[in-house]
Amino acid sequence: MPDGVLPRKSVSTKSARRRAGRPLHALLGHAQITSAALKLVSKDGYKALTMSSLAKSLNVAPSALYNHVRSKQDVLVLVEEALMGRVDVTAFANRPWAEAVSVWARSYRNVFSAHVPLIPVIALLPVTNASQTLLMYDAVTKGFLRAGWPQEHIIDAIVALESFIYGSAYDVNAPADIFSPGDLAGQTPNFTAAVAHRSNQHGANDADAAFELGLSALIAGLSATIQKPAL
Amino acid sequence: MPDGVLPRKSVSTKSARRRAGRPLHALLGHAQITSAALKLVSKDGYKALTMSSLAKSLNVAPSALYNHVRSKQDVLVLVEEALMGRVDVTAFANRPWAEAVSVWARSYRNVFSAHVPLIPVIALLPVTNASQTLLMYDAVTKGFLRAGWPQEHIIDAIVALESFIYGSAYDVNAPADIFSPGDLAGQTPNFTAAVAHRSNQHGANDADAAFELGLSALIAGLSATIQKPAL
DNA sequence: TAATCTAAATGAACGTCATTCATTTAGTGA
DNA sequence: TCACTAAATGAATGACGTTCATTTAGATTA
Repeated sequence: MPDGVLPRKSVSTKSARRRAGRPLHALLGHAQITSAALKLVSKDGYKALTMSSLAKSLNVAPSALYNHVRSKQDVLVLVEEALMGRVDVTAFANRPWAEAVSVWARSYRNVFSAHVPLIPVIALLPVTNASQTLLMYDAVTKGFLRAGWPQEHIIDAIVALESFIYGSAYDVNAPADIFSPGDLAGQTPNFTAAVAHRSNQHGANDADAAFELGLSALIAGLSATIQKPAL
Repeated sequence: MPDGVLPRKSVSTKSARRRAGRPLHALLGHAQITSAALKLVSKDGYKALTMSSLAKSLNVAPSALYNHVRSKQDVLVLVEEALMGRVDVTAFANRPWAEAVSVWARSYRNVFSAHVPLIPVIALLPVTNASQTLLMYDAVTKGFLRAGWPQEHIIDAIVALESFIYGSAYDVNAPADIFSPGDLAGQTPNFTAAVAHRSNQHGANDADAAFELGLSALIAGLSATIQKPAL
């Protein structure tokens, strides 16, 4: 062993340079990537979720990720699936329909209000082979069937509820002064007055009030629109 | 005039090189930028709307745009404003409340279903000094007031409706097979059956059916939730 | 056992994009 | 007349997603 002062393989505490080539045990997998992505997003938001930062947090070169996902979109899909598993569908098993929908919708909005950049992904991507997503939809459908809903309208009702939930998730992130009219207040007196009235009630941008109002309206309306004629 | 064969200032049909420096008359303005951006988006979608392509379509260097907008986000706001002016609020002037809301909501969804990348912009940006947007909100608010709605609930109702509209705009762009369960059909029998039932009814992904169902439910529910107690 | 194939890593490179900056020219106000 | 501002060019920058050649390790096959 000639002139060996610098150890080639160090077991040092800090990020020992890994040499090229397949490592002895795999460093990456869907689970690791998903978990690291979620941690990044939780700490610094979606702006911080880049392939580089993701790789760095996994102590790996960016290109290594592409052995496990085809694109960044794939990473987002992994995260989406993980989050879908957190949506509470338990109420559909044993609670009355209206209450179950309430619990589910609130949970759904709560989960994704911190993940609005995923909404385009969820809304536009086929659910094919997305197990958590499919399990959620199946539980919801089962709850609708249990409540006596006609099968041919269930998907439309779920889609309508989901549309409202997605929109409401955006709303949670709106700034408090989103409806402040500025210099044009004088030209929009009706709106300006209504905004002022609302500000007096709750703080300023109470997304929750609008969500609860819309949710109960949707539930009541759906119930009346579909179930009544079936009686 | 020595050896002048190549004209310095050509009036040729094709893109005569403009030399540096302020031109005799301004080439750009908010109106030109907005119109060019809308044309680009209409032809090739939002993926094609880059600062470079926008500049090229205006026959200008990309950096010239920054004399008129601070960022690409500013361009999106200009486009949003232009589109808000296309939303039909006329029904609030002379039609019954429920019908007016229907007309407005359909128009709103129709306008933005071809512009879903703007939804995060609309949903998260203050309306301050956005005249078209404010005029729309004012007309809607006026319609609610005319129908006897209590002022303190109007904004919440509008926000709830908008949330549904935004979500529904995404839905329009979902692929036809978005609910195809793939290999996991066996594990989600309730959902799979409901999806199959729906496919038999309308074509496949009929976003319109879900929208109409949700819209009438929301309108009925809002009307009952708010107006009834006031009687 | 040797040869071959595939999996999983590195690191260099690329192309696209939004944005900034120095520079140039034209109008405007003191 | 002089300074200032407006509006253009063109070069440069820094992210970011992605690809590719290369390296190494394990798995399969002859």
